[in-house]
Amino acid sequence: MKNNVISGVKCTDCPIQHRAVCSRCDHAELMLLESMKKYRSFKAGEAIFWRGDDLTYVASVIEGVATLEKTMEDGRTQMVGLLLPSDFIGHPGRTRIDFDVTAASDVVLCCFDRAPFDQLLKDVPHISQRMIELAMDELDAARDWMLLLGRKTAGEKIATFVEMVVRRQHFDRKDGMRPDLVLPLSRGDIANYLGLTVETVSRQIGKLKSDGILEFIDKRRFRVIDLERLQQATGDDDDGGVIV
Amino acid sequence: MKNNVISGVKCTDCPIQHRAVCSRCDHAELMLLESMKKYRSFKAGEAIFWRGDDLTYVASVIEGVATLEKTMEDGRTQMVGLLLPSDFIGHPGRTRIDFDVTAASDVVLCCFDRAPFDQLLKDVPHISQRMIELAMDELDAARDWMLLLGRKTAGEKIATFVEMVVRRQHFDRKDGMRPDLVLPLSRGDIANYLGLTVETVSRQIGKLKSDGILEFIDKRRFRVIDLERLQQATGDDDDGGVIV
DNA sequence: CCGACCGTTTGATGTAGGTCAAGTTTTTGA
DNA sequence: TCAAAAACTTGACCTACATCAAACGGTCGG
Repeated sequence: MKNNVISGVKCTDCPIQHRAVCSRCDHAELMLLESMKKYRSFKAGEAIFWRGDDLTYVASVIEGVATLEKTMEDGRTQMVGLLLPSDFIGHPGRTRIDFDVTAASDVVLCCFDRAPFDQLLKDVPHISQRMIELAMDELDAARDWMLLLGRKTAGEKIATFVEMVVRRQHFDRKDGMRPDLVLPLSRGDIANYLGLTVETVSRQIGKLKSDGILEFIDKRRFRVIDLERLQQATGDDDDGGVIV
Repeated sequence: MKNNVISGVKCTDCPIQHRAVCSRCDHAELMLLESMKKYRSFKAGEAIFWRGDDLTYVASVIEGVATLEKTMEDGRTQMVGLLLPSDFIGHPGRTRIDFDVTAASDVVLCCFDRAPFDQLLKDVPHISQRMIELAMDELDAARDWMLLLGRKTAGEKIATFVEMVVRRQHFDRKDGMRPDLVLPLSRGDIANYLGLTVETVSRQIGKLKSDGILEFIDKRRFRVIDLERLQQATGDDDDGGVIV
């Protein structure tokens, strides 16, 4: 999310993926990736990888939302990662994963077979560099998430989640209008993200609504009425954070 | 913690640090590190880095325990990292940190000034490789920790923590005797690790004692009476996990 | 050797959020 | 187009853990 340098290069077909893999690639390397890529689609709810699977390919999310989840023997589950478009699956040196990867909505991935991709990483150091940056961003995110899970109240958790969604979707139209924002997850998935139950999520979203902080078009689509109060409700230090 | 390949090389002075930085370094590179290192000591409770600090040096923990903590404006804090001997502070490409690093006990660090260390990483690819492995291990640990914070009960949290301590300290004496194990953190720090309060930690440790799972020599030193039941109490899938 | 202090334990009580149980709305699919 | 299923909301109740309060060692400085 940081260092979001977008080069002036025009990507031929799937710009997002290349931005994710490498924010400063020149045309030659783009072509190299182009020739390797292969799309895969998953329907909502479908498994992308199971815990323990070999990662036969790495992938960039093009469309939709995928989740990383851990499950206890008795069925309790906790989301431990959320993949939105431009996010990447597959880490340096990791060929197995210890969590399930699931499509939370219909998902399109841009995939690269492991072996040639690993070779590419060896040959093109700055792509490898970019992969490490992505992994470090994930570690930072995981730590914020731990604070949320360990110490925040239900209200703060919801506010933090919504604020994160707003931040990731924040963009201004040319005409100055703000488009409606959309929650990328179902109530159940949000609960799973925040370590809560569906009922609590529902109630707390209701509270944001009745407090006049959010306004809902339908269950998924909403608008922010009072951004300042939303941010206050997160409980975070408001040192801003760069908008991406 | 994984890939714990210890080379046959005899380290001259501080073996642990070299194992942490590089598990397969040969003598020449060892000497290179030797010439760069510089010890720093911290007393229990002392700050090692503050949130927002520039990392002027990276470091390997030689003795003692350090913690990474996040704090909310109102003072609530959550531990987001625990550094035991052989753990490393400083990540590829990260020169600032977004959490406080504190000495939980008296700590000795083996430090390397940032600039020359970064140069070393450029020159010696497999040390850089090792750094990435360490970071990936941390990410894996963070995800297990998230499951713990989000979904485990107080009892499961404590059991998981104790089991982790047992695993990290597990080693057999030549005479076959098991040495006493020692909790590396105070009750307060354990609470902070697990997203609980001191009182709850105290009560749950008391429960492990009265259930005949643990036996205490004093508040810190203990022995495991029933490892199997301890592991069951963690709620984790018992697919073992390699002992380090 | 003693008193202040800190870390810990223990008990009594309060409450945020979980659980259980209906409803209601939205989506699906035939 | 309509019925069945899934997703979401709402309410009543319950419990695990937090909070508040007090007491109990250890340890450290004088």
